[in-house]
Amino acid sequence: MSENQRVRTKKTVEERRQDILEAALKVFSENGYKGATTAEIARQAGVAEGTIFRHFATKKELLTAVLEPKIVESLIVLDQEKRESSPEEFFRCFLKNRLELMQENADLFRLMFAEAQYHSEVREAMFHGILGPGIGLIKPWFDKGIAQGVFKPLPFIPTMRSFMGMAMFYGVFGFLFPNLSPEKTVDEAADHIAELFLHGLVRADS
Amino acid sequence: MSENQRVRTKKTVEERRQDILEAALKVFSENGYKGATTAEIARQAGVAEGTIFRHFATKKELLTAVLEPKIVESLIVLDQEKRESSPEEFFRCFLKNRLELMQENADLFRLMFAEAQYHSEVREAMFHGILGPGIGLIKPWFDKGIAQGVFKPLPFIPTMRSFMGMAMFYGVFGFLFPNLSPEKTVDEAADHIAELFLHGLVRADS
DNA sequence: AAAATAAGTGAGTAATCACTCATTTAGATA
DNA sequence: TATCTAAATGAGTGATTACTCACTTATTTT
Repeated sequence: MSENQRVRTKKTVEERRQDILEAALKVFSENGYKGATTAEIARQAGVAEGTIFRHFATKKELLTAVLEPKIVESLIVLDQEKRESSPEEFFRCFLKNRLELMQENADLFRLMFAEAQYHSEVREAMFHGILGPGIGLIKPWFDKGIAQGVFKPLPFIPTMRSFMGMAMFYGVFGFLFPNLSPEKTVDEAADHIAELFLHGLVRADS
Repeated sequence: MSENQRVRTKKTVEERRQDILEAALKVFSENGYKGATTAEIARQAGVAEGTIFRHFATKKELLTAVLEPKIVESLIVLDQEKRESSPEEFFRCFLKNRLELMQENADLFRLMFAEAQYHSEVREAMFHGILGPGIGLIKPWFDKGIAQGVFKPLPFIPTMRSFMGMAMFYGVFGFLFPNLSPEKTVDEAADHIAELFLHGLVRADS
């Protein structure tokens, strides 16, 4: 009778919220938004199912709540690198920083890209939280490199799209085909991607 | 009483199968695998729900059936380009061909990448149907370029991963943020990606 | 200590969904 | 035309699920 007693630990509202968000990210990223059940999230968070709906009105609100904080957080780190002056050096720092962030939050990024296809809220969060600010940060660097004659005068958006593709796919590929992913460290990957993106596959002297 | 009469057109078994597969791809790619309902697929295919299960035992079998034919088809086109000799020229042809295929089957590729996260069957289909053969085709070209001294001796898998990232993301990005996608033609995009991948962003003479 | 407030609970609910099967229909065959 | 067969149908079913709400438990206030 007293078998299935939940031990009710005392936690602040904020701590409970975090427990739920943490569990939600795990369950969402393992099963997708539709494949995840609120019952399973509650189980993993160590709360009753009803508790979830005391903190988040709907399942969808829980999804956006999972994505938003990390999206915002992802911007803060950037400003520190602004001081670097050489366009090439700036890029290497920036790339390494981005890859680390994506490595640490691989679950979240995979979830974000999968669900962006189906939920306009997610697309808008990506646009306003990542793409927009990211462009604002990197466009001046790009223009400066062209003005200095260091970069080719390539169109900005397509170039950034290629860059994002390389960076994003690093994380996705590693998850989908771990046995095909030889690199041990993020640094190795960053060096390799930077070399390709800046100087290409073809040898300079050929 | 005779209001909701379905007009039963005479079709071969294969035609019905194709109708269902076509509708399934549409509904799956709009809502994701879990978000799609067999009722909606039946509606869009113009058949009764039960008919679906006469052609496919389960919903999941329908998913794999949607993905497989296109995966196989995607390989056939490749062999034709083998004749090209210059490594650079081969790459441009190959890339253009891949981008066209992805443009034509954008729904399918987006679905495939989203669902690969959650279904090992999809991952395996991707691996055996796309990645494996793709590697078998392009590895000799890559090695030859290095042997000729045209390419840098970069590691193969990470280089291909970057290439795939650029190519895949072209389609995904265009879907997620159409207003940010300036290119009108696949050719333009192919030229741009080829330039970046082969020669990089930095000017050769700088 | 009693009362009031806040947070948590989990059985219950209505809706949804993949899948079944007894029946109907269309076309081939005799 | 009558009979047979395979394909198609769609109402029905059991399982699942997001969400509710009457109630319990813990904390704060009086």
